[in-house]
Amino acid sequence: MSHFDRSGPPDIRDTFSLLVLNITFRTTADDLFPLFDKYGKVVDVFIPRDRRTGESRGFAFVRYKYADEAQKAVDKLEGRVVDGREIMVQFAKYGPNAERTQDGRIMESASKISSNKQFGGMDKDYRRRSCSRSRGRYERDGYRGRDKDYHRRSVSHSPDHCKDRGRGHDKERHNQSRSYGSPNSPKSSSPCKTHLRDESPNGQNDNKHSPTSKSVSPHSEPVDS
DNA sequence: GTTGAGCGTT
Repeated sequence: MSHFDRSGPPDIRDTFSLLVLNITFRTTADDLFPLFDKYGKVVDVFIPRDRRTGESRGFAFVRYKYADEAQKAVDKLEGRVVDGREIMVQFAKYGPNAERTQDGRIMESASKISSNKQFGGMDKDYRRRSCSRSRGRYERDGYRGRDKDYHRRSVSHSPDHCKDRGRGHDKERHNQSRSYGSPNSPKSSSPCKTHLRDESPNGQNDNKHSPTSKSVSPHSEPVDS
């Protein structure tokens, strides 16, 4: 019972999923399992990975068997430093089976234990930086080719206090060094002289397919014979 | 080799 990502959901009948956020990109399920298992019976630990690169996205799902243990783990592991990063443990709201009843409660998790008073005036005043500038590589690596319209998250909401945070100074594209191709031309003496191959020697491309060609119709002009 | 808001697979 070490590899969770190998088998799918074991049983989500009476299990509670905890969402672990702010974990390092190197943290794996095996690293979180012994950590969460110490506070309760962990049924399964799953970390959504990227389809393309296969790396963790930075958050994990810990499935507990009992809610009380899950709640305890949330209170204990919440704010715990893992791998040098403070993780955030909270009950998963959305999910594959996350059915929100009209009461506004999640029918899957946190619904049974929503009576806990710890969530009332919790001192978890995490601001989350409020700087959701970009999803990271999601918009610069490969997902940009997707047709899905990203909500953009209203970037123009208040990008004032979160504009110059990192990145240093962009300066300008110094050292662009746009030399002509490569500094060392292996074999091509002329940098541009590789085409000149197609084009029908007939002169015209293919006038036989051009319906507009009136000078090629074999029977278009009923000239006398 | 990177990034850092959020919500998941057989």
